[in-house]
Formats: sequence, C-alpha cells, structure tokens
Amino acid sequence: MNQMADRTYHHGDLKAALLAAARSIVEEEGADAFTLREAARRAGVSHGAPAHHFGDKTGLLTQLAAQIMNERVELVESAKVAAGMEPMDQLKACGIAHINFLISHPHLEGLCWRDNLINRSDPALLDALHRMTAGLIETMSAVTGKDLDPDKEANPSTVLAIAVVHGFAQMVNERIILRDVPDDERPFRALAMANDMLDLVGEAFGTADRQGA
Amino acid sequence: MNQMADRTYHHGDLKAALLAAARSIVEEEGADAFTLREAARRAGVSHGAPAHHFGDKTGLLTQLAAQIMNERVELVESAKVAAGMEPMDQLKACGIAHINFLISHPHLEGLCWRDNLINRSDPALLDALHRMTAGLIETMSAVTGKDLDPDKEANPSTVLAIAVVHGFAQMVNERIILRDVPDDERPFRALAMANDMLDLVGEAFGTADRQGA
DNA sequence: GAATAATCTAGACATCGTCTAGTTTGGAGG
DNA sequence: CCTCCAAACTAGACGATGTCTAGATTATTC
Repeated sequence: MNQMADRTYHHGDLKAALLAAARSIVEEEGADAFTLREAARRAGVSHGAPAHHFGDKTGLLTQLAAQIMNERVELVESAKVAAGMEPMDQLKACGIAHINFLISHPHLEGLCWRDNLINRSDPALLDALHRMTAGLIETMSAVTGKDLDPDKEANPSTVLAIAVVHGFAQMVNERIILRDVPDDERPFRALAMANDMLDLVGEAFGTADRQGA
Repeated sequence: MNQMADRTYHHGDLKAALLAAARSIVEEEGADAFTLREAARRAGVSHGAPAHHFGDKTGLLTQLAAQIMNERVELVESAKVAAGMEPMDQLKACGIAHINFLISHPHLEGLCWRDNLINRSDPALLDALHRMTAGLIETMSAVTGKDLDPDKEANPSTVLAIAVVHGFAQMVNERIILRDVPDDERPFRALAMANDMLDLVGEAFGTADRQGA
C-alpha cells in the first residue's frame, strides 16, 4: 500500500499509536464510532495488525478505558490536595473535579461503562475503580467523622456522594439540563450549577453524623 | 422459508410484532445486541421487512425508547398518587418508583440515552422527557414551597433530585455498588439503600413542613 | 550468522444495515 | 364481481466490520 511506504515493516510502537488513535476516535465521535479497522488506518497499518497487541476490539478499548479511569483518579486527587485541609472543602473539590472531567470528556467517560465494548472485569479497570471509591471514602470519613471502611462503599453518605456526581454529569452530558445553552458556555454554566447543588448536598452531610450509621 | 409457512404473506400487525421482538432482545441482551435482522427473524419475516414500517434501525429503536419512557412516567405518576397528599412523601415515592423501574429494566433504560441508536430529537421522545421533568418539578414545588416553573428545570433542588435518582440507578446497574450481592437479592437491597439515601437528601431540602415521614 | 520469536500483511468468511427490483396481497372504484 | 393500484413483503446485492488463517518480513537471542 502507498500510505505505508514511508515506514518500516515493523511500526516501532504500534501499541501506543493504536491507543492514541482509538482515543481520538472515541473522543471525537463516541465509543460506538470506533472500529478496529479505522484505528489501524490511522496508525498506517493493516486491519489485522491490532489483533497482535490487543487480541480483539474489546482488548484495545479495555486498555483505553483503564487509561482514562486512571487519569480521572489522578486529576481528582490533585484537586483534593489543592483544596487544603478542611474535609468539607476537600469533598466538594473532589466532586467538582469529577464533574469537570466527566463533562469535559463525555465520550471517554461513556466508554468506561460500556459492557459490550470493554471487559469490566479487567484487573486494571477494577483497580482504577477501587482507587476511585477508596479515595472518596477516605474523604468522606473525614467529613462525617466516622471511620468508614475504604473497602466498603455501602453507607448512605458515600452512596449519595457518588450518585450525585455521576447523576449530575449524566444530566449535563445527556442534555437533560442546559439543553439550549451554547456549547462554549456549557462547561461554565454546568460547573456553577454543580456548585449550587453540592452546597445543598453539603447540608445533608452536616446532619449525617447525628444519626446512627 | 419454512418458518413463514403458517402465516399469510401480509403479517397483519408486523409493526407491533417487531417492537415486541425488539423489546425482548434489548431487555435480555442489551441494546447493543439488537439487530434488525434478528428482530425480523423473531417476527418470522424477511430482513428487509422492518424498513417499510420504521425506515431504519434508528427508527425502530426510537419508537421503542418512546414507549419505554412513557411507561416509566406512568409508573411514577401512579406511585405519586398512591403516596397520599404529603409533598415529601410524594417526592420520595417518585424517587423510589424511578429507581425501581431503572434497576428492574436496566437494558431498556440504557437504550433511552444512546445517541447512536435512537433519535434523541424525536418529538415523541422529547415529549415523554418533558412529561417526566414536569411531573417532578410539580412535586418539588410543593416540597420546597416555591412556585417553580415546570418548563425550567434549573434550580438546585430539582437538579439534585434528578441527579440522585439517575446516579443511584447507574451505580446499581453498573455494579459500582452491591457488586457481590446475589441477583435475586439485589433489587431489595438496592431499594433499601435508596431509601436511606433519599432520607438523607430530604434533609437537604430543608422541609419546614416535614412531620416524621 | 543462523534459528526462533515477534510483528505485520492480505485474503477469506459470516454478519450487519441499507438499497433496489420484483412479487404478493388487500381494498377501493367501477 | 372484476380490475387495478398502492401497500406489504421477499430476495439478492453492496460495502463495512470483527475475526481467523496462512504467509511474509524483521528483531532478537544464542
């Protein structure tokens, strides 16, 4: 083929190139628009090449999803550190950081929950998910004053926190709210709205430790 | 073909048969598993037949999605009526009804937000969505004592309510919580957890007229 | 420097959505 | 009752996709 004339038979770092191609496809056109053949085309290799590095389509997208999840966890952790020492400030910063990521990369986020496209049982993915919840529960322990088990997520406060963040992001991304706001204004408006909402939730957490667990 | 021997050339009510087939496919195997050809197979017609009634794949799934959305709205409205006159009771009943539907039919729910599979701008779909938010805002007006505009969704309380419900359902369906609970026990456990969570949220609404609900 | 493993190509196959041309049937108007 | 038209349906084709297989090319190791 012509397009491959200017490279050697062996690509060199095809694995990374395919992941990058996949990321741009998913980010621009959504997870459903991704095809192995298009990724191969963008990397300048034949349609069969990806199989050698990732096995199949699911394998490639699973690695991409793990990459994305870890990026998100790190962004949230940074925001938490930057928020100072006050637990409630940290919690809110985490919430805003999550929402900011989710509405900034809706398609990448969407990939991470698609059972038919990725392997949700992949160790790297489970690990990233665990890091995410553990970090939140740690913060939540400080806020409520209770010593919550980082390996157990099932207390009402923690569940509420995750639900609010994910639900809000979904509402923005699915255009359930802010439907008519121009695109360049949406992130700002969404974050402002998230701010108001999280303040409201904060009142619930303030009362949480008065009741039994 | 053999399977079509026992019916006339004209099916009679192919449109309904295809919608029913589509529903069972989506419900059992998820929206991604749906194919026009399989739906046609289940209805006992050729693979080209669906086009005449729905145009294309998106057309069929869009009609199915509208059907599902309307079912959900009606279930929630029933629950609200059954909850009595107390606004806070009504609000909680709505939340539980939403969550109950969402975790009972995760795949059907999933279909309703898939941009690549359905036409989110379809009038019937938009109408169902509007009915859903309007009903909630009505209830929310009674709870907060404020006269909220049913055509505007953007006040913190309402946003929080929708976010919590959708977020919680997503957490259950995506196995972020209750991952190791056996399937037959999950709905019960999930609803109990939803109950606790919604009680917590109730405090955030600052209901002055709340009386030991 | 040769043997072996890794990497990549190229073609095949089944399946999918959609298009087109042709066949069957129900029903309206005479 | 008959004719004729439009709606309903069939059947084959096309391009695209994921995956498999056999073979070609290159890196690496001994």
